[in-house]
Amino acid sequence: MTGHRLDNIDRKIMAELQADGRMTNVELASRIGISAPPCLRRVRALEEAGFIKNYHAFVDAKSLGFDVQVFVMVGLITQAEPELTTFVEKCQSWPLVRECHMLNGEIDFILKCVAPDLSTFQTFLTAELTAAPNVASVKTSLVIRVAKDTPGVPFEYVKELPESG
Amino acid sequence: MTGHRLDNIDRKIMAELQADGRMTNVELASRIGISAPPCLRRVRALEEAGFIKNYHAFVDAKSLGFDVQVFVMVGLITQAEPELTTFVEKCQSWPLVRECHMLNGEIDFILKCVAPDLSTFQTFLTAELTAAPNVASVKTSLVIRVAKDTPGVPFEYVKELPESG
DNA sequence: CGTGAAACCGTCGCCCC
DNA sequence: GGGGCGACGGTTTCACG
Repeated sequence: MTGHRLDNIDRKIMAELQADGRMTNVELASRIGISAPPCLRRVRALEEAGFIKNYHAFVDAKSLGFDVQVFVMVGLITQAEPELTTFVEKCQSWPLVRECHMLNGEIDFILKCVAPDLSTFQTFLTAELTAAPNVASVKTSLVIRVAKDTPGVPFEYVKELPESG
Repeated sequence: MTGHRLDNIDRKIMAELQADGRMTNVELASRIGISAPPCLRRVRALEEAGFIKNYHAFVDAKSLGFDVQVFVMVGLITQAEPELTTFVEKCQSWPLVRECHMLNGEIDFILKCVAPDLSTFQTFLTAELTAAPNVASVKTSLVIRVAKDTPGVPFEYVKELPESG
């Protein structure tokens, strides 16, 4: 997927589209400082190559009736690859689990779950997650307040390439 | 922000735009089953009302040179509101901190951090986070593998409204 | 909410560097 | 190789029924 190398223009495009994914191509091009056609060609190439994976609208969970957000720390009995894969596939099949990250240290996985209410989450927790094979320990932490939620990467840390001229 | 009530069409719009935020308005309208103008009016209204907060391109962190992703569990000395606010504002000022959630239970905050390399993260950890006022305990967990990363809410759990006719 | 019309945009071919 | 210019078709976005 990564045969290409990115130049500064590519990175600026991705920074802009991360900040506003619905920007029109002409506005994107004018912000970058090139004309529309090459800008669109680059965007398409970035999508094809997998550098841009998708575009998502960010919706307000509360307004849609999703009042419950929970982080779940999971420990497994064995961390051998087949068992890991089984657990990961389980997570992918649960719509309520939005993120699943494998970690180092004492806990093996952290899950971010979103549910419409506590009872839906508790049903999931007791009937699905804790009941899944190979799950040793489960610790949950309710989200009281979302203080910051900025998807993506910090483009502030991207170094400019030296001018090629 | 929520004076409006959402109907099924609004929810379908948000579900579609969460799945593909760059869909054209005509395609969106045809998927919903209405014509383009009222569809666009609804999208604009949802944006204005804050139900749709933003649109983001999902970029591949690895390709951009962000190899390090870390979950950080933070305990504070005091959880009084002024100290909480101070800590939250600190998090908002750190670009490396992408998410900051206040939790119940023994840990007070969980942060999701994204950094270009380990040394950048360690500098942040020692010079910024641990050095911040009111921070009592810091535990970090490196992300080994991202097994699932689905932003947004599970629209599978949204109940259809009864037909009004 | 739907129809029509006008302005804008995405997209392609070609030329240029 | 990549960027710019022009033109066509589709889309966005009005005003109106």
